[in-house]
Amino acid sequence: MVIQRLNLRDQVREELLAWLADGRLAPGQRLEEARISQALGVSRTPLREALTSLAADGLVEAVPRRGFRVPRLSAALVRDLHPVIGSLEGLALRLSGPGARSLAAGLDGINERLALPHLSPRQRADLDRRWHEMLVSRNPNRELAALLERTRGRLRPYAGSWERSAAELETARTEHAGIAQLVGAGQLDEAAEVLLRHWVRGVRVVERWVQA
Amino acid sequence: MVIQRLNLRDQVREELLAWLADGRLAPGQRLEEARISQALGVSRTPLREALTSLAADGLVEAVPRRGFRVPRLSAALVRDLHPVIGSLEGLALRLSGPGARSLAAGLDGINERLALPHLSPRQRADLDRRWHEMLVSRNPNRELAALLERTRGRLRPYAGSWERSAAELETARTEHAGIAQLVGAGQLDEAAEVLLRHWVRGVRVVERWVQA
DNA sequence: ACCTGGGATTTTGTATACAGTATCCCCGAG
DNA sequence: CTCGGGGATACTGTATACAAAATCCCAGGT
Repeated sequence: MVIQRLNLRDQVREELLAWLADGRLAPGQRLEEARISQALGVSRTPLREALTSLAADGLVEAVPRRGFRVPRLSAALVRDLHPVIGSLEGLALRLSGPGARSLAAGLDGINERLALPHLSPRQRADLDRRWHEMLVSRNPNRELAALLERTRGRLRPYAGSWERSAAELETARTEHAGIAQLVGAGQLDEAAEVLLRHWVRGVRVVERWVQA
Repeated sequence: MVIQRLNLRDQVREELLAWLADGRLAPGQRLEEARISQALGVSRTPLREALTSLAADGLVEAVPRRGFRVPRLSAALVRDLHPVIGSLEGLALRLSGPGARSLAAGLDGINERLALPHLSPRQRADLDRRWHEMLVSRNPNRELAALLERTRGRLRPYAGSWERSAAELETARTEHAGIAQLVGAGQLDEAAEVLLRHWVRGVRVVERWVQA
């Protein structure tokens, strides 16, 4: 039997995360507490606590006397977060130990599917997310895993940037393949270094998409 | 004129952070909302929002139907967080650019003072914190800086571990000096690598202290 | 002495009430 | 037609109320 989570605060938080993920809450949007609490069938108290917790994670922002908003898209945020995530994923990879070598096959499998022609940007973003999740799946450091998930979550509003040119897609796939090869060879330090550069290079693509 | 921060939630959060820093809230302690809100002269609503926000940052923990507690000391947390902080500080250093070379003198200055004989553990912990803050002070990445500060804040309850032997203190100072020298020489990649090992080695000292 | 049980008390989680501020809308002046 | 002012309205931030669960305390039994 599953432990029932009694807390409305945490349930509301999960629901809002889903709303952020599927775009029901769009960047720049104002979060009217009365409307949302009615839609969820709870009072404003647990809703505000959930929003406070999301604000601490940077997923929404609190403006004094103006309530909560979904942060607007920001090229500066992408510029700052990409190297952070790259560095954390690199650490996770280096902590994975020799077992990481067996990941290479699965990584290549996902990377193949990224090339399928008929995929939507959202599907591509999802495959990319799964590729990176698999890359760090052998990391035993729980705090690092939690931090990575929370930090990567802040980039979810930028998933639309996977609407990219064939050339850009091919560049990403080539880099993925190179990293997977290093992982398969057990050269985790080198893989981590390439991974960091992969994330830093990705800044440009997302930046261009943010403009449009 | 300073912009007045109207939010009780944020003011309470700051106050609780101070209470955590100076030990008025000790690890394992239960946080009774009525008592604290009375002491602060506010109602439970903004207090609970502040606690919710601290819980999202890992500085307190929320147990369903049992309110909020200060997390107990945990060797596992130190084991996990040290490499994360080491990696993030390493990134911050590598992003600092050539201007980082001028930091070496200041770093050595703080490192000297760590050797003074009559310091309390808290004073030593404070000097160490300032050494690491100076090390990353040229980093232009705001998100990285914020993440570092929040993550390092989770280790504040372990500051007592600076009650350490002369030999352990000397080891830390030697490592500091080595890092400062690499920074002064502009070898930031190498400095970052040594820095990560410095943090990982520090796990042992804190672990021993946590047992006692 | 220690454990057990059950009722009184405290405490949390959630809903609701209320004051003060921001927002909106419309009207009049330029 | 555009801009600015002022009042009505809506919304946030905080306090308070209340139900349900956890904790405490003490009597009774082993």
